[in-house]
Amino acid sequence: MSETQNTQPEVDENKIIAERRAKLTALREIGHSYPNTFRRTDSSAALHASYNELSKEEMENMEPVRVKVAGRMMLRRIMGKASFATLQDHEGRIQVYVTRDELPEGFYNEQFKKWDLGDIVGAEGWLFKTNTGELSVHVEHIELITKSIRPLPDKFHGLQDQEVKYRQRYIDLIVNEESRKTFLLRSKIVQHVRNFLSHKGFMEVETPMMHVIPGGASAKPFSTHHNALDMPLFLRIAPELYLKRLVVGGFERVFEINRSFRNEGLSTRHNPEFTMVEFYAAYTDYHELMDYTEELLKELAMMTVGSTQVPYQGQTFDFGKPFARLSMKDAILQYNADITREQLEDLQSARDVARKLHIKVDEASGLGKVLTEIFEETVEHRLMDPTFIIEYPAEVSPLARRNDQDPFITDRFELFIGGRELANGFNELNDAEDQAERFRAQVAAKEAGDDEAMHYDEDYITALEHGMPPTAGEGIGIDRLVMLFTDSASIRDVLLFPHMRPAT
RNA sequence: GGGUCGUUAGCUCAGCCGGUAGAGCAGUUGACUUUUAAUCAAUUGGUCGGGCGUUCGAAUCGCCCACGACCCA
Repeated sequence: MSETQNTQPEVDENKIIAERRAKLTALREIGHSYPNTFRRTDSSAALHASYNELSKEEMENMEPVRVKVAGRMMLRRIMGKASFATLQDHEGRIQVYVTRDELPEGFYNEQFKKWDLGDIVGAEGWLFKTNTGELSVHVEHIELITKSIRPLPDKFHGLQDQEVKYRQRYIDLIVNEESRKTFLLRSKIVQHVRNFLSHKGFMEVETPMMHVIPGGASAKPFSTHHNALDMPLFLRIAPELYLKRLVVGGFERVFEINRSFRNEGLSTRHNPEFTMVEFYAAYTDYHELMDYTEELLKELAMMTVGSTQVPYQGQTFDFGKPFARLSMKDAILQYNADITREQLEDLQSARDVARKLHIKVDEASGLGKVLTEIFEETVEHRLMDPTFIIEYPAEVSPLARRNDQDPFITDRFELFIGGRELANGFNELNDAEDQAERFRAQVAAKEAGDDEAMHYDEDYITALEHGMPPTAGEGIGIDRLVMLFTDSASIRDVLLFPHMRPAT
């Protein structure tokens, strides 16, 4: 009695877990100790690739192929003195066939039949095809490698509960093929972006994630504290300013793929930490970056979807044709038949337009900010096929170089697909005095109440004063890219461990 | 921050106008030596998300809270 209680310390455990614990206790008594001695030689995918094409007869007539496979037991069909079990490894499943009379005396009934779905098993034997043509391993030796004491979700319906999928992603990965595919694809997408940039001569670097002055974007940072130095630190909101310091230092083509952090709301499109690739190239301009971006996205479409027609949530986006390139002003006019070019020429009439559209415009906003708000409100969500919007106002582009012909705008673009911003790039501002002035304007905006405005980064100005070659830079949101190419509705579906409120 | 919906067995889900809970899978027991979500028979398993209230009586009605999903700002 007391012994039984000792093996069941968890009061709240259910009967299934208690039974599995008891089985584990019995296993320990005959020496099971979570062994790490089984060495598999074959993966399920490799076996299917090599032998799926052969017929049952062909396999019977050839030299027996001896294999050692291992995986989690997902299904099992016991038919008296013989059984089939389905083992799942990292890239697929393989069926094993087990008979009582080919195993040591008593093993089949006393061991094998007492194992549970979810246990991790190693099996050795020879390959054959069943009557229905499924490649299987005829087992001569089988062993329990890892006992699982918690039951898996329904073998057919899998795991449906969103909350559990996010909080216990490992269960989702075990039972939901779709989820596994999404994260495999995510990995491939990141790998492809990395290869693409490497082939273009970019060097991958790692810059600080903890910043003394958060910069490179307009966003609220997370703050933390360094104990030994007794000073505040901020999790970075973008790597931008550090990457450009490297360009000053002579690394003319750099990129970084990693996390940034923004202390803002959570939604289906926002996670507090998210992944961006940022890349900077000296002696290029933003037109070249748009070309790179278009080339990269077309490759990704072919790689992930296998087509230039990318389906997303019931719509289809066309990556086949050249991506549209449209100025912000032209975009506003194109999507608002009742607005004239003249109305967008001065602050007062633009404000009137915004008011008519029920867009709240801050008192301190200049013409550039008002135009951007009108664009965001009336155009952005309607840009379905890949579209570059260019000619962003300098007022909303504090780090971008002004256009030579029109100082009101910058040499900047953003890329929109499916109504969402995916990339942002521009010719970098390398005039240290202009940059200092823009920082001062940002500080003024911050003092006027804009808590997303940037800080004055003196160290960055000093870097620019040493001379940064003309440079174009870009950031692409990796999470949104993965959402697009995996047809995922929520950013949480493309993050292995999305941020969740603590469970209660 | 606001609105809508959801939370019932380990998992997937039923449960109407209020009468203290059901199915399938998983588990347990038995039958079965080529199955395919194996099948067949029997069977165990519930603080109905939490709290308060209405009521003779609440999974069900009301209010509050937690978490999640979707929409909006």
